Amino acid sequence: MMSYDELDSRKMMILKAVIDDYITSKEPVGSRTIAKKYDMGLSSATIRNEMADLEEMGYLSQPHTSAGRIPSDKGYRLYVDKLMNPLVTDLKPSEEDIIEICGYMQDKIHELNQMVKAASEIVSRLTHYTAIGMANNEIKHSVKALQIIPVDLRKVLVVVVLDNDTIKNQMVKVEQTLSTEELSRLSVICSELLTGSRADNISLEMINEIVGLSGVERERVLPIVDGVLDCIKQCDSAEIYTEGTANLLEHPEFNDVSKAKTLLELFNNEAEMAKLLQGCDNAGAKGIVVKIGTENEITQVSDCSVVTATYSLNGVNLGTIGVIGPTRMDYNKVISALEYVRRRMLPE
Amino acid sequence: MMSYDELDSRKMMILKAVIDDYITSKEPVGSRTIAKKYDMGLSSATIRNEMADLEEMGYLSQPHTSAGRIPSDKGYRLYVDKLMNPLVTDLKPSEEDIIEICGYMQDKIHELNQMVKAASEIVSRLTHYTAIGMANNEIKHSVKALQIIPVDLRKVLVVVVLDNDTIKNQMVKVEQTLSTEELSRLSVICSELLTGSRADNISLEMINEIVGLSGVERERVLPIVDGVLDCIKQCDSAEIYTEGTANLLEHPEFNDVSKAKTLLELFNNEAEMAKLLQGCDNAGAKGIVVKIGTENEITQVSDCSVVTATYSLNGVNLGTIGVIGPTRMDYNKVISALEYVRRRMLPE
DNA sequence: TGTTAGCACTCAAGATAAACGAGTGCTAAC
DNA sequence: GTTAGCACTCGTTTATCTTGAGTGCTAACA
Repeated sequence: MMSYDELDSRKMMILKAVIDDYITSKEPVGSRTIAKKYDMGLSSATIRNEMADLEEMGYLSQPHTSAGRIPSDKGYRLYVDKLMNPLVTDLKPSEEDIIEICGYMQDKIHELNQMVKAASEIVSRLTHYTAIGMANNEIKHSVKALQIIPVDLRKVLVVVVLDNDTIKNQMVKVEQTLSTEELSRLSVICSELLTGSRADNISLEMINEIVGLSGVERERVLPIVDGVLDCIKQCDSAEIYTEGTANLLEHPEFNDVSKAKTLLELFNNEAEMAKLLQGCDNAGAKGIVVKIGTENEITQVSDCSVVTATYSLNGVNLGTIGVIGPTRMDYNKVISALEYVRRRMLPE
Repeated sequence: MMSYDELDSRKMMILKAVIDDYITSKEPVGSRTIAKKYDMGLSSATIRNEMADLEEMGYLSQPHTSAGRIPSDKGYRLYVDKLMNPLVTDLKPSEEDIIEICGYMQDKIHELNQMVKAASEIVSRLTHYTAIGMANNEIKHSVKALQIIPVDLRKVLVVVVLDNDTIKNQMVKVEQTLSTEELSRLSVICSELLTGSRADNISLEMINEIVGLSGVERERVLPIVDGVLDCIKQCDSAEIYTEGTANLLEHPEFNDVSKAKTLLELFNNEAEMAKLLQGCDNAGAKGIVVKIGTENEITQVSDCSVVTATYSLNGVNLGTIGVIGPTRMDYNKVISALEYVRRRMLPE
């Protein structure tokens, strides 16, 4: 953790004013603006000197000689860590939003993925940025329920529920059909032997045991057992929900079409998106991590900030929701929204 | 069906040349260009006269006085119906595409939704436009398999497979737990009574019968039975896959950010997207429908064309895949791609 | 009568230049 | 240490000019 002792309180105050102003005005901010708008009993010249200092120290930068200052990543970092206004905890979503949210909140949503998707959508609405949701898959979850269902002569369906309430299913094509009795026996056997196991935890012996207990010829059960294992393994590839992609285009920093395109493509790349969220596991005090600009490992977002919140219940990590926007984002609003969702979605 | 007798073959030839050229060059095309590039033994002046006629008849228009001509919706219509080159049936996807496609085509994909999603992605890659896929939900499908699975003390999972191989599942919260035996009996009863039914086809009597046969107190089974019905009903709300949204920004007609935003928002609106695909049910000879510009009912796409293909197997409508792009799209390429996917995905 | 060469005309797009103004750094006075 | 004042910078805006692709029209031609 770096210290900011090099800055006296006046410099801090000025830096905060500059960033606050830039976040709302979207324009480089000059000394005179600060002097006028924020009554700190200083002339523009004084502020000018301070701003020159701040630039030299790397907290601000100038797009060109005769322009105002804009914050650097370092500046934002200090802002987020120390300067930002206290969170607005009474964030008031619009009427329409409330209706929408209530719709989702009906207790129909027991399934984690659904909940994550709904939460992401809410966050994106509240913030007007793009939100990404991912149910936790870092901790390997174990099987809570498992069933094999006959569908038709050539197909069976494997359904697995994990202990974090995600559901996976997989259709398996079978060459040689099994009788209903054989199948239901197999289902019970699999369920008994595999419940509690994790994907990385299933040994060859277990498989052999299942095949043996099933009382069916090896070549007839094996495809199905394979399907079951596939289905369990599949659970490691989390689904990712990206909501509010259109919001990107609201912000002037993405008026450049090629920039917007790069990001849109990133949004459609699940693997990269997962990386983006996973870089943020060592969550801070509140489980919220802010990555500013080049602090992100993915180069496409080096002029974006990513704010992620990790949600857990009873010590179990449920998932992560992230917000992605320009470095000039309203950090306060974003963090408030993520906190709002935490309060709203998770029982105390 | 309107007739185009008003056009002699020379006008047709010129119209075709103009549209062909415009589709590739993206620029309004002038008489001189046509005279030079397409050797039709006519001077630019003659072509100029013909183009003036074509404009008067509404097949072409001019962005401004001293510019070349661009096709109108009416022009595109005639082009698609009569003038367009025969399909390129030997469409050769790139090496990378082939690998990708083979990956999808592994016989893992038995589930319809997955297949539709994969097909949409392929189409979007082949065409560089945005593709939309939707498994058919217009014909109500009937239940092919159904099972109720205990998950934990307070939750059961309902899984339904329809006769078009879509899978739906729904988690149901129960207040008063049922024993495993009760649950499996209920599962069998539901399965026996509901298999073959459609969502709009389930009567109150059937529900009462299920409750009666279950041998469990009404208030304990009813939530679960409700969950089952919900799950079946849910099948009517088809999932829609939109692939290649980023491709939008490749085309100069969407350089205008606000236009792009409008479309991106549309893409995230499942209800509207479904409407877009459903307007195209009275499929033509090959099951492919082209809607040009204002022919679409949705105003946001009045400067786009939508090409949809309906796929069926053994007379059963499986689903629809659509491509959306500027009216100046490469209709030939798009239709070829949709046909390609038909050949590739559907066994003969 | 249909085709073509020629020419004046139009108009978007690009280039050039001037005026503007927001903002700076520096200096000197307070 | 603070501030008023001033010269300077440089992106933005506005106006003006030039260019060139393309047209419509007319008159001559086959």
